[in-house]
Amino acid sequence: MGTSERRAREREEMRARILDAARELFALEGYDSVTLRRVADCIEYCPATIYKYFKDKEEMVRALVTQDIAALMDTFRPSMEKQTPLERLRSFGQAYIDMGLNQQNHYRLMFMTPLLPADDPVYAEKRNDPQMDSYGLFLSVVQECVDAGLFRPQYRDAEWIAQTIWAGLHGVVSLHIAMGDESAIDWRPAKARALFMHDLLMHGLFADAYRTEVPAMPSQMVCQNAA
Amino acid sequence: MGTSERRAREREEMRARILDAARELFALEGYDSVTLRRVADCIEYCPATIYKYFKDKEEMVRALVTQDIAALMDTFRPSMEKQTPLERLRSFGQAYIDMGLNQQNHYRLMFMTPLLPADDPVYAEKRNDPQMDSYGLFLSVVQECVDAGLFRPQYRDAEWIAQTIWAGLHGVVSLHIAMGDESAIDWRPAKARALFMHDLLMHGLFADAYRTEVPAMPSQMVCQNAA
DNA sequence: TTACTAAAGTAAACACCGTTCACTCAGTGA
DNA sequence: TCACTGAGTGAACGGTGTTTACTTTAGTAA
Repeated sequence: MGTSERRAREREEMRARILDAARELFALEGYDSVTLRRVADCIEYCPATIYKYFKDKEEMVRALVTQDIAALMDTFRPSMEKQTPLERLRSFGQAYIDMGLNQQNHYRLMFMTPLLPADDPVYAEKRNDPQMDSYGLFLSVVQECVDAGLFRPQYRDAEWIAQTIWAGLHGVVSLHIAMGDESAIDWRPAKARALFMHDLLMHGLFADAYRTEVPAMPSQMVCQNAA
Repeated sequence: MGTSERRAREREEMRARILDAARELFALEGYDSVTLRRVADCIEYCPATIYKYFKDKEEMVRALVTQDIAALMDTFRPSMEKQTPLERLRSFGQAYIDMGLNQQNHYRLMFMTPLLPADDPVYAEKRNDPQMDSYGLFLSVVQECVDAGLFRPQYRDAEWIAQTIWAGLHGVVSLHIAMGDESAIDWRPAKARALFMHDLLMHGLFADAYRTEVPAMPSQMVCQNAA
């Protein structure tokens, strides 16, 4: 008899319904609108019901973020179809920059908000699976580049390289999201800075054979602070 | 008669008392404990009183952050006493890394939380004053390095260079704060990565005459992902 | 069919939160 | 003396996450 399987499936569907409602609320009205009461309203249940499916709000949001990070895969899929590891690496970086700058609310929730680790059984199994895990996917691209001898011989730790490139791009994107409105700072355009960061890191990491010319610093707004 | 001056002074003292209480609460118990009611309790006033001094909570927190960013000056002062621009630049970066990794709560509030710009008259005048503004101070160090011919000839925009270095270090620090607990990622040590990022950016930005050997990727935990 | 049980779902409360409003009251200037 | 200004307040409002005791529902076993 498959009743217990059906129960588990229905329970999973209800969890999905809750998360979908929360995601839609977040997309439409921003993070502050994602309250348990409003989520409960959307799915036409009372707020307390959500506690039958998630320990607390933190766990619900964490499950949502975990899903969304996994869903980033779709953003990066086109990059994976490039021919060479180098092209995949470059395309990946550009896709990441565009994603971060174009979806700032989502980016902030996914990568700028400390949340306790979730132990969602549905997504735990997808960890370390390059097909589902964006970081794992990026890591595999970096590993391909290591294997292809793209990087300097002393740079062989793919984790280290991946984390460094990620941090560089994340730095530009997240600083722009958090401080881009700070008028006391004469910000240069964020996207151009992100691309410059990307090229500069590539240039520093690449082996001599693959290093191209020194990355350019777009000049149309240079020198206003030069002596 | 100096009564109006005294009134203004007393008003400023009260503002300071509110901010000090908020800062202590934040330092002792974290951001979530900084509620208007608890701040009011600390200074033994009723919550509504705070609204006589700040438009709302956002403005209060923003004033606190502005003060704390200005106070970062003290952290960076020793770096300013180094002899050469190059030494000042390197020391500044290291001080920033230590500050970010050692005071994660403060870092998160200051640089990872988007807040609307404050128009606090007391601190507005201190903007763009290198003596008070940490970013301005860093910018002036970068400008010294530009003037000293430290960077490649095509890199002359001090704002651009400063924002790139800042973003690189911020990327490592903020990613560690937000995602450092993510067990699905096999993180390399944050401080070593931050120093590596620093050296890698320096190496990429410096003119040939000042470029030293290729920055090392600490090896004690390398190769566990190599093929 | 019926009694039992485990889970789903809920109404109501609790303890907070930021914010507003009507109010008191002391100090000030005319 | 008197009107006025601004600091400070108590009480409320509408909101939040969360818990508790309760009802309802659905599946199981006799």
